[in-house]
Amino acid sequence: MSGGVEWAVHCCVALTEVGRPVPAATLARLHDVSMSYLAKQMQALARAGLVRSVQGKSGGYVLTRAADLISVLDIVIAIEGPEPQFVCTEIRQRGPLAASPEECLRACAIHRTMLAAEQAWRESLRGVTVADLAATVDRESSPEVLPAIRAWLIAPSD
Amino acid sequence: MSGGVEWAVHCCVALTEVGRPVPAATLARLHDVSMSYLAKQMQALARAGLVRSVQGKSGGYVLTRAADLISVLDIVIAIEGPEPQFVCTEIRQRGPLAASPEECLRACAIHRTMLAAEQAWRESLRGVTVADLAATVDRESSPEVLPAIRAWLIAPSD
DNA sequence: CAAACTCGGATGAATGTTGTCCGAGTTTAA
DNA sequence: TTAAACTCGGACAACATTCATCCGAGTTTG
Repeated sequence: MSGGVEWAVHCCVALTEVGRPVPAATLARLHDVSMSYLAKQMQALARAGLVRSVQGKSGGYVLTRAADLISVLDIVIAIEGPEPQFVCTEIRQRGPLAASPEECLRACAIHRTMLAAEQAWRESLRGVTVADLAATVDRESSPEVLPAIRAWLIAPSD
Repeated sequence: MSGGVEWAVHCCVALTEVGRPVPAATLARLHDVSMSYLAKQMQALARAGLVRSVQGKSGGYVLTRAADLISVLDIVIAIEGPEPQFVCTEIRQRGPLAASPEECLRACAIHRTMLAAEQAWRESLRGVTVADLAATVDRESSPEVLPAIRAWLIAPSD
């Protein structure tokens, strides 16, 4: 899986704390990662409609909807793409004992097994929202952590 | 996900039908795929202990245990490796507001979310065995399909 | 004992991911 | 009005992983 997913999720959680546009450069410095490459991930989020990009002097990225309406699955799909990880090449239709196309109308047993597993994975990710993540972080760390992040994003001092 | 997983699972289902060693070249011709590359996948299955390689004139690959004791997850792990798809780089410990190492003893909320989803995926694959796949194929296709494969693997005519 | 057939690891091309850059557009302030 | 500064956006290389191939080591068989 693309490593940019981790960055994107962290950025969405951070954006939860502030209602103002935050530049990609600021998010990059917060996490100490490559600014140019994180911009690429944010563009993907914008294309997927999860964040809205604002140009100009005080521009940046803002969430387009409430954090409890954005699931982790939404972010993963935005970065990785909607196509499934397992692709069936229908090798049962090849070779000397190839199955007839009529018998291949339904997906084969192997394909269905992979699809079911991927569906379980997807459902698990769909059940967790960005709001859930922010709440968990707030619960498990010092109460002043999130406000500190919020203040830093508005006025970065580094 | 590596495309070789599909080939490996198909090969395991095919090996279910015959108790004799089957050369990689025969399996490759059955599915009309690259002989050299399928050999690589079979080597991975052998390293994982799912199949046993027999050398010499009438050698090949045989399953090491009953088909109902080999799960699809076993095959996926043998090909793809045991490491999880999502890797956490702990970016919460980097940047100007880095979390202290003491507070990072437990995995972060994002990491745990990804781990849980991957666990669901793994459990789904663990619940399906090669014997299940063979039974399903036998049920959903003509009854003479599997015997035909068995006969062809013993004496390939192509 | 030799010949033929098997697997096994080492070697190269193709594809996708990671990382970087500069131009188009917008807001702001003068 | 105008110009400057700051933002995003897509186009451009470097790296890693996957895909594909080849030939040598070892074993069985006649």
